[in-house]
Amino acid sequence: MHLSRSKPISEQVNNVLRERICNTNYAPGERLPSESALSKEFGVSRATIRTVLAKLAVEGLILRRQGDGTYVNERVEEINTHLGGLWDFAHLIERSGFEVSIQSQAVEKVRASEEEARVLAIDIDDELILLKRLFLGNGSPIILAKNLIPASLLAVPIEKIDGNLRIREIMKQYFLQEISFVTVEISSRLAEGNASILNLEQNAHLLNLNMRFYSNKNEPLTIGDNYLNDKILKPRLVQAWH
Amino acid sequence: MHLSRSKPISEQVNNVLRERICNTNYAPGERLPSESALSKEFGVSRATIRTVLAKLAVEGLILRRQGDGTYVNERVEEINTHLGGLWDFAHLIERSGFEVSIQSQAVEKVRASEEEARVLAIDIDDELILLKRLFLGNGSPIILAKNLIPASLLAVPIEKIDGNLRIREIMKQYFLQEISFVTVEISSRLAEGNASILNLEQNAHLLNLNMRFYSNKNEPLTIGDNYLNDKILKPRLVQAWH
DNA sequence: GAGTGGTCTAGACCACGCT
DNA sequence: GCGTGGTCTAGACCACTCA
Repeated sequence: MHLSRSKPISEQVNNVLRERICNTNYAPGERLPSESALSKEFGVSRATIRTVLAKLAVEGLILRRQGDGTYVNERVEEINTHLGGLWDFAHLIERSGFEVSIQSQAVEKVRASEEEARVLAIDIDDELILLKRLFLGNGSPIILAKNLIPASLLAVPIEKIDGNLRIREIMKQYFLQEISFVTVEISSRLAEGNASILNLEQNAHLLNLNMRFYSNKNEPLTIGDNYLNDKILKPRLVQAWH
Repeated sequence: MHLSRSKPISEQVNNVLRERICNTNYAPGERLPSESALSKEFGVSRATIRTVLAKLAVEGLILRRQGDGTYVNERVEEINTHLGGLWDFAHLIERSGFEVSIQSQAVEKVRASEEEARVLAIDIDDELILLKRLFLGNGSPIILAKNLIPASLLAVPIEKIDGNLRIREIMKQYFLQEISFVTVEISSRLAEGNASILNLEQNAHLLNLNMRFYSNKNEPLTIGDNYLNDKILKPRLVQAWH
């Protein structure tokens, strides 16, 4: 292994170990080298190795047993996302075994409703950018994603926006904003107006993920209103303790 | 502050800081003392303080800005759970502003179906303990929780089981098992047979959380099949990056 | 008892924001 | 330039599991 100096060492080690697990270089159920062995291999301190392993552990990729060792979680295959990845729809669909594609349905200006203005800390009737995107798995529509972003944040002409990027990239490239945290409200909803585009009956029920993205200064950046056809894809996520 | 030697220092510091934030000793939006100030106050190393602050940051309680400082997240109030807390229903209901109570509906032995046997890695028709519990908020039923546990794990007479505990406690006390990680499948379902107990129409739709709990040796410990009336309570959770 | 992960320390240097 | 958080090191000791 040779590590570059440009990126944080821990990030590089993280990527290597993650790859080894996904490529079954470390097979499911197999024991990983000990922390001291890994720190020798990469030429880094044990503390650095430990911060990496800690991250992999909370994502459920590995299991750690004091006095015993570190093992690859045999059940990674069953899981299509983890708690940090629920908001990356392309990744979610891909991990569920589909070929993913994105259709940009609309990129246009609209006016803020009272509720939207409140959440985004702007005034009613202020301009918003509406992004309407359809995520497909093997050609079938699975997720309808609507994002609302205050037009005042826009840093490029609206025509330049490429709806095929993930929301973090869109916010960074076209709005020069870095997303720091998200809140997600999960509920069960009737399809209603969103039925036809998802090939569902009007009275079908589906999963609604209502997201709010914020900067690290607590400024609201965008609202996400997302409808997921959970007949086709059910998110299964993982959480580990300690 | 005086720290005892029995528990890990970082855990004690974690509890103190958490309390200060909840009691608004550190008010929403306010800046926390710097890492070095905190490490002096508690008499611990900066590294220890940092591991604690890192945990609070991923839960969204605090925001960290390099070159600036650490701030209490003003939006903690809006959030009723975080990623590590979705499976603690009593906590979820309480955080949503309700007075919580639990009704134990059934503690009995049943036989494993094919699907249940597969997930729990046992044989079809093997004995299972069924725990059926109803979580109420201000007296209204909100969550119907069914847990299935292999009877072979039972360490006490079945009559001794107290359904008012949270599942981690139940597994520890009556089955001598420590839960290490969970997977959760989230979907939208029709109420059907669960309608009446939750005071819903048969054709109402609600949130289903299908959970599987495992030990740190990857042994399946229990299946949780949970129905949540999301007309009354919608989980809103938070996730932060970095 | 040997080896594992878990906790903690005392330092160093860097990247960034503010003023 | 100063103070903040971000990264990393080298080493210590403890708690635990397994043979």
